[in-house]
Amino acid sequence: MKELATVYNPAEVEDKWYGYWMEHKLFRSVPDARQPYTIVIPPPNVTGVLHMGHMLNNTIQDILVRRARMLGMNALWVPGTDHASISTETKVIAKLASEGIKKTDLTREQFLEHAWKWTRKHGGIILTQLRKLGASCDWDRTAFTMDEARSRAVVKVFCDLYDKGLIYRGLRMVNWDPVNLTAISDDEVFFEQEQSKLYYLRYYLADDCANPVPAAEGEVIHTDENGRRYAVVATTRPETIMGDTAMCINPKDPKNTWLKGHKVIVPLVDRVIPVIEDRYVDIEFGTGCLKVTPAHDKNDNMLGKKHNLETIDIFNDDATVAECAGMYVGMDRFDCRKAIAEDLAKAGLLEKVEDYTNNVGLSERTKTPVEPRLSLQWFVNMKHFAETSLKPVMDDVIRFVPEKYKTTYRNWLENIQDWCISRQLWWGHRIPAYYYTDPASGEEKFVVAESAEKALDKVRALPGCENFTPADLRQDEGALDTWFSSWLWPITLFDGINNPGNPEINYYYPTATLVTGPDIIFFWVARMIMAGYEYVGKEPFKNVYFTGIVRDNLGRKMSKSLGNSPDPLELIARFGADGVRMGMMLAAPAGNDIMFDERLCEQGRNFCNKIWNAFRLINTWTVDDSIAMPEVNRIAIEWFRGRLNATVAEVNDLFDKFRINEALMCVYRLFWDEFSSWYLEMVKPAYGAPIDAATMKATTEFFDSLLRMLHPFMPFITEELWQHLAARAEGESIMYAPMPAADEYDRDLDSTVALAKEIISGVRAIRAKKNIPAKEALPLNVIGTIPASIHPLVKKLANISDIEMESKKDAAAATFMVGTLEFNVPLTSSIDVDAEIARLKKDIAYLEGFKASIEKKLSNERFVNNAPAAVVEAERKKLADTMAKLAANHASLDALKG
RNA sequence: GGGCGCUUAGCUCAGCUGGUUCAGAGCGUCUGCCUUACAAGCAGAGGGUCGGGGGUUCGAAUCCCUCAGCGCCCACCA
Repeated sequence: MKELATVYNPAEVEDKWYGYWMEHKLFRSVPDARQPYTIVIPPPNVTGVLHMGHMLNNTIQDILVRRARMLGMNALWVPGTDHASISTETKVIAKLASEGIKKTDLTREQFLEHAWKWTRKHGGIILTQLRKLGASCDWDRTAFTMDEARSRAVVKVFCDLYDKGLIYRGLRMVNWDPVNLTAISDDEVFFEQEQSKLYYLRYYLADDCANPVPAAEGEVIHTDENGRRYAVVATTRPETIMGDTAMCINPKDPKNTWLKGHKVIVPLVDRVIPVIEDRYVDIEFGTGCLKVTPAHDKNDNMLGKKHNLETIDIFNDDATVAECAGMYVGMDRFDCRKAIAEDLAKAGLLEKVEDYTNNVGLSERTKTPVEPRLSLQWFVNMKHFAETSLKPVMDDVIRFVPEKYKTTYRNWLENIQDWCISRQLWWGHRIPAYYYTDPASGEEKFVVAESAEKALDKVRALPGCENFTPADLRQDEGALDTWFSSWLWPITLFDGINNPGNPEINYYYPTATLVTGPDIIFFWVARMIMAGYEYVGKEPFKNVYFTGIVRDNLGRKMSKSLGNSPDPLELIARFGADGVRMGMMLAAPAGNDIMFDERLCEQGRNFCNKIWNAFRLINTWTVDDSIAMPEVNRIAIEWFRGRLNATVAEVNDLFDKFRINEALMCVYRLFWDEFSSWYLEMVKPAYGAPIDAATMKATTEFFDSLLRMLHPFMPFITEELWQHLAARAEGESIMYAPMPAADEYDRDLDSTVALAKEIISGVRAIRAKKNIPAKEALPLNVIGTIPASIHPLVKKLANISDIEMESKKDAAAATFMVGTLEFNVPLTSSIDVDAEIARLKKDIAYLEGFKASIEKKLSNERFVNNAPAAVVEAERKKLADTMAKLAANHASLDALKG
């Protein structure tokens, strides 16, 4: 066999094997008789780059897929990217801006051309990065949420839901992003605390009289130096006063009863507006007077509807002041705020200004404060979907891991709002609604159809429209929310919308497990469940594994601005893909945030090296057919077979519970501690000496099993070493080697060897304490007996020359205990009698205390009567053992004292 | 404001349908070793009254109450 370097070099093997897997199409899956195991990738943004969150997420998916493959299932992992409507459009706009091009200067077609160019340039970078990680995706199936097949499905679904009455167009308060000039859904808004000001404005009574009624008890009436009365309104947004159409008080507010039935004058604007009453107003806030701007606030809009108020939209799309405001026209809303504040102050209409902390809704993409705004948008009626999608999750038809997200899911569904799906963007699926002017009424009307041709057919069928030409129809300029295509992802990947009931959708759907972050449980997970039941009649996945957020070792979220996010590819270059994968997994219990630390990758790399060197050791052995298997090896092999089986069972159980990090830790310990530190040391021949054939065979098989167990976690190194274990045909791979199954094993042998290990450790501890070199053989006396079968084992690993059982205590020996058994190691050099006596006394004192506590418990009648018999029995045994240990210690003490 | 969750060794976490796998794991730390697979290693050893207080119980890290601190989600008050 060839010489191997003492250090594993991942760079040399990773690309080689990925190429091999690709060349032999080993990730490819087509339907067959086997049970399917499907994972669809949460499609990353097409122009995104790999970050640590992707690393975690995709490592988990790869582990699950590779394991399923080795368990004999037909495993398929479908990759793809998301067009990420708003995010990509923002990037393209920024890129164009850097070239001095404004979006508004371009036609739709020109803009889309730029966007496609951008997509082709950056698109899919992330997918090539995933290959570095070892992702075993079926790349032939790579999909894009805006490719031909997906687009057709999206349009079809839109039309279908419209026909079912589940999509409608309506004038609603939406969150308007004044930078991207589009509506965004509630879920795309995040709130941030902001230091702002609370402005107190004077609203003079419009209908004040010369001799007002004196203030009643509790009333707060403001009067200026001329005796004119006014109300004070506290607002954070004085720039919206041009849109004020009422002032509102709480009918139960004693401070403001005097305002009832009056009209007030909007400061600066001089418009006269009514004072309305509504319980909605918080009496405690500010002065209890609320200015009502139905066009620019959700709650005000609600009040407006209730009280039939006029709605004045004072902002343009870009949040500059509109013509209809009559003043400050063209000014940006925040400049306007400053200007108005100054002008109010000058006019004596600004009572005071206070510092105030409030929450501002920001657009997730542009970080601009959203402008609540009335606008005509398209909505999906969510009540319908909420009904079908709650139960399966509650009943674990779809299993959430961790379970706590079931509650989150339910809360959302029970308070669900209609989903605003239209965006005033160009990059995305264009809304298939076509507008025309109704010849009879002259009103604008629309039809919804899968294509312009079909739309025209529909319109021509209408009275008076028979002679319409394509030019008479105008397609909606808007695009659909990105999630309106993602929610179909598990279906459209198998063409289940365009071609329902086809063999692929029937075979691969429902998929097995979705691996994603809890941050998109509403955006995506919930909606896929809805779409799944609506269009396939079945859940889209059996399990949802929610990963945590990747944080740095200080617990901070990784972000570009903090610069605390390592470059995944650079990590792979330094530690190897296997090392990084392991580093991710070591820290990642489901649902918990993971504290990422480079040292975990280092641990992963070290483990690779350990595996590598274990192989190197086996690789140096030469087989001599003529040697019989030593007794030690026979025990070692039987024992390790047991450990292996026990671990396989444990790992299976942990995977069932999605405790993947713990499964990895099990295999890690099996390999490092049990196999390398114990087993290999047990069977290792003397340097240069040959090994018997049977031991070599067993060891190779063990190593093979270990590689298989490790392969899902560490695909590269396992493939690299696996090729050395046995001759194989071109195209064969550990990827398809069956995962070891859990067999029964000899549990008695397991505990016998456990005893041997403790004895060995005991001797080693004495060596360490007494500074006796490992090379110096020592005798071992047992005060009692141990199974003869483990004598060779103890002799070999503890370097014991001779074991004497039923031995007498030796005062000049170092002693240790395993359970109730005492062992003496006679020493040639004299021991420190005083130190030994002190140690024994300390042990005795501890044991006496322990004994006393058990006796107390056992003398407690209520304990003996109430506790289960087994527990009482265990306590009795504990007492007996403690007494035995005490006796042994006392005997040792006596011997020492001579 | 509503909901969920967390607090166990220096760090990251497991244990939590009460009782010998109850005080655990990995990493780190300390001591001794360059012992012919591996110093990215080997052998050995420290280390926690399970956030505080109270209760239930024969018995509490585990169940209940309470206080303190931390985190997340939802709603959003002008």
